[in-house]
Amino acid sequence: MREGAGAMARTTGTESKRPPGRPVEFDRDVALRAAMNKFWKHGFEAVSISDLAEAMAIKRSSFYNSFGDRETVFRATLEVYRQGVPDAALAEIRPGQAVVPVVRKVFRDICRVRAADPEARGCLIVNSIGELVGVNAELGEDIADCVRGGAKVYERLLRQAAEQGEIEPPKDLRATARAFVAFVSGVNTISKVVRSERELWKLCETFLERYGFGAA
Amino acid sequence: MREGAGAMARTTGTESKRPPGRPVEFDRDVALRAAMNKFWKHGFEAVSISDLAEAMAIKRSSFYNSFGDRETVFRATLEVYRQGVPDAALAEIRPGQAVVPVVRKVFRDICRVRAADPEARGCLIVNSIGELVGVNAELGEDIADCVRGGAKVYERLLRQAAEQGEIEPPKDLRATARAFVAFVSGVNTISKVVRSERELWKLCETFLERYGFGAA
DNA sequence: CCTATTTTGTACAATCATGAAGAAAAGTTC
DNA sequence: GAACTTTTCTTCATGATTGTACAAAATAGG
Repeated sequence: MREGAGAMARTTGTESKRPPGRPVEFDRDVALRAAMNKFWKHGFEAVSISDLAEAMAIKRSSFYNSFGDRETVFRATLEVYRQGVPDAALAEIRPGQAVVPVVRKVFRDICRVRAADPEARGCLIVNSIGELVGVNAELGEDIADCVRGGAKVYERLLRQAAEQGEIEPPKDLRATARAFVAFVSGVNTISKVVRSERELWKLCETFLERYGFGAA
Repeated sequence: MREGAGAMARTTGTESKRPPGRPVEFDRDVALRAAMNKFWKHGFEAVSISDLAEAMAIKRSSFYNSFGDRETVFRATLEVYRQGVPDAALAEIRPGQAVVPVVRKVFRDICRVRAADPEARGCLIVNSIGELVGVNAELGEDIADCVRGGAKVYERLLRQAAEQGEIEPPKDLRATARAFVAFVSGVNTISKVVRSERELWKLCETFLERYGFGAA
């Protein structure tokens, strides 16, 4: 089994020579991505450890050795997922930068990405709220943190947009931010039923306009 | 095992004497409700047939005999669930009747019911969209039909409200209706994280106001 | 009372998931 | 090359789930 570039990433500081012992043969990122796709399609509970190992193209023994349990992998896949999600752009908006165009673009990206998925898997995080929050204590809290984090981001952006004169200042900032989170969750959910990007976008536009995020 | 009022319900016409053979010992409605609660809490895939039979307080043999498989029970529990859902009131609105107050009440009921659930199970249908649509062909279509039906109801109500002068006529009726569906889905999802009825209601009010459904 | 019919209870075989244990393999360091 | 460390491969025992099969129980009709 030849293996070119092993996973060289270590959180510990500098260079980090290869550690002693037999080197890991699989690419951690590739494996995690495969696991993510499994969870994304079928949900956490529906994927057994055997399923996971098979999807990741490793033996169960390697799975136990490298990850330990399903929840650990799931948590890791969540990290991978979050980095690729369309909403991620929102957290990058800096003070002074226009908010409305970016939010509109994020909404459009969501519609595009969700409609483009031939398997109609929706959003892993939103799906996981439904499945895990309130059921699985640890994972549920992880997911809930994502939601609360999203609300914080929207709250900050709404404040910034209002200060910059892009929108009328909302009466209740926190509630409005949560309404955005709820709506985006809903769009991701509905995207499993409404499969057309244009139809999805039309529905988003009604929302954006009503909240002062209409087209310039 | 004494058993008082057996399930006398038969879709076949008139009286229907008791059929030949040993009578069923369990109450179908009670059993279905128990199954519904299992599915509601854990999701479809996470509930095994053994789990189901135990929750329904019947033997597996009775389960197979009376229902056949998990999907059949799930479909039946969906029916039970839909009859108790807060949104059901929307379909009862008649022409001439004021729309806005009923919609507002439904939203308030959703917030109340979802916050009052100590297990934070959210909405069975919304949870099932995430889990089943696009994965389980048959059940997924059933759930998708619920969503499409909901959109139809909102579309009709928006038209009626506009005609009755309660709201400004929306530019795109269908898209607006779908935005309502998306938002309500989102509220049900978010209700698993935001556990306060008042906070939920505040978030709904921003939405209702923006769409012309504000308080009189 | 006897037969027909249906539900219920129990038992069984097959499959699968799980976690652990140990041998073999592939490296590093000295 | 010997010792050490870690991963990979294989095997095993255990338990859960499933679907089926069949006897026992409960009721209706004659």
